[in-house]
Amino acid sequence: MSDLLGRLRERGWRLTAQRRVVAEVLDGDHIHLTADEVHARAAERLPEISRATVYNTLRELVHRGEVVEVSTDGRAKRYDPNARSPHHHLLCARCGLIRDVHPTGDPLSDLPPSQSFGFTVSEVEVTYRGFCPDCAI
Amino acid sequence: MSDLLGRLRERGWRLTAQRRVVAEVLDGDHIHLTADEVHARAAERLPEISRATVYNTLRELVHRGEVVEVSTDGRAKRYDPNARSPHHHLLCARCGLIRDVHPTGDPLSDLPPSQSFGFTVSEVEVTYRGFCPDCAI
DNA sequence: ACCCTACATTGGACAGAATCTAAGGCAAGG
DNA sequence: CCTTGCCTTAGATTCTGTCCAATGTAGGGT
Repeated sequence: MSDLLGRLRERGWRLTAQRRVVAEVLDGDHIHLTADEVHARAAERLPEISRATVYNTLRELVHRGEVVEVSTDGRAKRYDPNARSPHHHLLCARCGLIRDVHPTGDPLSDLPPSQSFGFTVSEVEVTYRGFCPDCAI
Repeated sequence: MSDLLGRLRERGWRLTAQRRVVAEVLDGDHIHLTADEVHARAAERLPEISRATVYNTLRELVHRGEVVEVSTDGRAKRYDPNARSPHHHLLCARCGLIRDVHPTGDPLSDLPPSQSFGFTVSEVEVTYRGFCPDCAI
């Protein structure tokens, strides 16, 4: 996610102040923010930015593979700027904290053809649920 | 999920006509229904049942571990009555269909201690995304 | 440097999912 | 069969996310 803006411009992405701010918010902390959290942080720098724009921009970034959408608990989707290196998630069931992990092995190989029921599988998402050190007590 | 009602009564669950119908709907087909689909099917037998009651009952069942909540991308959550045998899910990205799969291998073993960051991991959720035979075209 | 035009943004309305509320209903134990 | 406290109801409300027509603007062409 380092030179996101440069990569996007090369691919003919129209660079606007709003998009720049959204990209910078995502690039800032490597936290997994919800769309409204992204909007709130973007609005600190660009107060007139609208929610629709943030949603549109996030959808664009997901579509271009620069950001991964993570839906944890059926509540708001969260956006993971660390899309370059494939990874999975460690989720705290109490406080909602998400951490990236890089497990060994390939989960796709754990799905034998006899179990794919004619699906054309393109991605696998693995979520480890438990308690983070602070919540385990 | 066979003697669900008996198990619940033993644990002091107040048995009402509405709850009985919801449990029976879930027990019927082993499909993964959304809350509103459960409500629609329950209403066929008990027309005056309210949406809130279905939601409440499903939440109760999830909380008691009798049903698993599957949250797909921002769509409605689906409820999986097959909570007794551990399994994973095949999800169609277009129509939302969910199928149970029983992959080989243990995903938990793919998470080395060096990657668990102090979390006490209790469960793993694996979702294979792709297109079902009807949507692949 | 300026103008065009296609594309982006806005903000409010809208839609779907789920939860909350207050009033009334009823299961289960005594 | 009475009481108590949990359950149910209908509708309002919250929360996410999308859509729309009107307006603004980035960046290429001249």
